[in-house]
Amino acid sequence: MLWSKSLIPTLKEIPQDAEIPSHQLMLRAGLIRRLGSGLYTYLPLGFRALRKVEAIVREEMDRAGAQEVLMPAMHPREIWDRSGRYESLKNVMFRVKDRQAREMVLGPTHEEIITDLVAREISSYKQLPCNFYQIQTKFRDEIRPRFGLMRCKEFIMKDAYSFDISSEAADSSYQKMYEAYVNIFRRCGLHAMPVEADTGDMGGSSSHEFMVPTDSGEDAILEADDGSYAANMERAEGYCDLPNVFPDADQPLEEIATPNAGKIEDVADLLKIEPRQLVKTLIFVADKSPVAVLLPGDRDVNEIKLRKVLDAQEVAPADPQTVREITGAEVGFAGPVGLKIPVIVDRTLEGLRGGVIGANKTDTHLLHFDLARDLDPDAFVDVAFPKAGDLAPNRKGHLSEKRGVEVGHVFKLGTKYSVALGANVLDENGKSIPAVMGCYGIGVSRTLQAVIEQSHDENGIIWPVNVAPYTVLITVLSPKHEESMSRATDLAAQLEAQGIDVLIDDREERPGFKFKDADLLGFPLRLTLGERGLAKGIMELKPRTEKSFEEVPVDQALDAVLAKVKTLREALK
RNA sequence: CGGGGAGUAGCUCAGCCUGGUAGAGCGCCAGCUUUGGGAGCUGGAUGUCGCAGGUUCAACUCCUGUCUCCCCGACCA
Repeated sequence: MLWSKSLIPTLKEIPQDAEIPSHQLMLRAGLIRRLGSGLYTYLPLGFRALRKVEAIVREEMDRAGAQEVLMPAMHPREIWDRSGRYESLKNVMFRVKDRQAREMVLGPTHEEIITDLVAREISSYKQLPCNFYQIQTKFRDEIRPRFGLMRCKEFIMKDAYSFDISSEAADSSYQKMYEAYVNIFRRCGLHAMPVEADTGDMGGSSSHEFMVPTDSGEDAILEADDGSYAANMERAEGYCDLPNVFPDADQPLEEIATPNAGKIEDVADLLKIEPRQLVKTLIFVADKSPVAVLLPGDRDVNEIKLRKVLDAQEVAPADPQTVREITGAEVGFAGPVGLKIPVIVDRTLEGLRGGVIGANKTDTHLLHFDLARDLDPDAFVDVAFPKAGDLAPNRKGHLSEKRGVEVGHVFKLGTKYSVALGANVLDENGKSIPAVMGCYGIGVSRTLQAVIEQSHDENGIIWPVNVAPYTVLITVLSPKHEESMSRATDLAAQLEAQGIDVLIDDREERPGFKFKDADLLGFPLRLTLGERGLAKGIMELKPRTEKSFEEVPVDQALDAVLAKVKTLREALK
C-alpha cells in the first residue's frame, strides 16, 4: 500500500480533548476520529489494527471450541422483560421504538438473546457442552464516556456464552475460556493480569477480570507481593496486621468533649491520635431497615460486601435525619454503645481495646472503648475495603495497590438466565434441568487502545507485531528516484507474498518529516531506501524499539526483514 | 445527575476585562530555494466567532437562555 493513496491524517499537535497518552496517540496517528461523545470512526489504519485484534480473538476462541455466531444488535423489549433486566439495566440501555411503536432496545450485552436461542435449539445433554461467541457492536448509555475508545457509548465486544450440564462441567468451560484469554492478550502483546472480581449486576458465582495495569486505569487492583493473590478493589480481601490495643486500654469508658469535631480527621487532630484508633460508626439502610457498621477510622465500607453480608437488595448510607433519629446526635457522633439497631463490626477491629467511639451525643466521644467488653455485635465480618500494606488472604504476602483497565471479564453465571428463559435440557435420566452458563467478554476496541497505552514512548506508538496496522514501513526518501521506488515496490510485493503487510511512504516530504511520522505511527520495522544508500548497495533496517538502524545489503534485505519479523512474532507466541 | 472548564480558520490558540466589524503559529494551494529527524522565503485561499434572543448607532466582546464538548465523582468490556 502506498502512503500517498491512504487516509492517514497525522497530527503534529496534541488534540485538545485527549487526556491520556493512548487517546492522544490514536488521534495523532490518524487511527480514529470522534463523531460525538463516546462515538468514534475507525480510520483505515485504526480499522486494520482492530481487525488484527479480532483475528486473534477468533483464532483463540475457535481453538477453544467456541462457535461464532452473529446476533442482532436490536432486540424486542419483551425478551429483556423475561429476565427482569429491562428494569435493572434501564439506565444503560438505549431504547427505541419502531414505526409501529413497538419497543426495542439496542443490546448492551446478549445473555438473553443467546439463552433464548439455546432454549429453542438445544434440548439434550448430548449437545452440551457448547459455547457461542460473536464479535459485535454493543450499545451502552454510559454515564460518562471518556478516554477515547476506553469507554464509549458504542463499542466492539467479543462476547461468548457457554452452556453445560453441570456446575463441574461449567467450571471446565470457564477454565478453557480463562486460558483462551491468557493466550489472546499475550498474542496482542498486552500484559493483562487476571484478578478476582465481583460479578456485579451480571449475577453468578465467581469471575475474573483481565486487567492491563496503567495509571490511567479506572479500576483499583490489590496485588500481593508474593504473587499469591490479585483482586479488584471491589472484591479484595485483606488482613490488617497492625496492633489493635491502644494506650490506657484498661480504663472504663469516659466521655470527652469534641466540639464541632464530627469528622475522623478533626477528632484525630483534637485528641492527637491516629485515625485508626477511632472507630467509625456508620448508619446504613438495608432494604429499609437501619444497621450500624463499625470499622477503623482510616477505612471505608465496601457496600458490595455489606449488601452480601446482609443479604439485601439495596444498601445505602442513611440520610442525616435518620441518623439523628437513631443516634440522638448530629451526624459524626454515632457510636455503637446503646444503639437499638443491629451492629455489624468489621473484622479489622478484632481485639480492639482503647479505641475512641462516638457517644451518640452531639460534640462528644467516648475514650477507652473495648470491643469485647463494651459490645455484643450482631455480626463480626469483613465489610471494609482493604488497604495497601494489609496481609494477603494467605496471611504471608502484603498487598499493594495499582490501577488497571479491564479488557476482559469471565463469569460463572449459573442458571439465572437459563431458568428465566427456559434453556433446559434432558439429562441422562430424562430429567429436565437448566443449563449451567458462563459468559465471557473482551472489549475489543478497548483492548486496541490498551495496547497503545501500554506500548508507546515520547515519539509515538510502539505496535506489537501482531496488531500493527502494517508490519513493515518502507520509507522511500526520494520517491522520484526510479530505482528507489521500484526497489521498494518489488520488496513490498515479495514481503506481501510471505504474508507480511507493507506500507510504502512515497510522499514528497523531507526525510525528517517522514521519520517523525514513522515513529508516531509505530510500525514494528522500518526499512529506509535512499539514493545514497542504494548507490552503496544498502538499505537501512530499524526496529521501532531500537535507537539506531542496521545497514543491510540490498540483496539480503528481504531475508533480513523476514528474520526480524519472525523473531518479533516468536516473542508473542 | 452534582462539581469544574471550554466552544473564534482543518489543528493548537490569542482577541473579550475596557464594544468600533477578526488575528498568530501549524496545516492547505502556487512558485522558488532546500533535502537524513516535523525546512526557508514570496504570494494566496479559508471563518454563520456553537446557536437563539436581548442591550446598543455598532456585539467575538455586555446580558439572558440554550446546545455541544472536555475534566473530577457514582456505572462497565
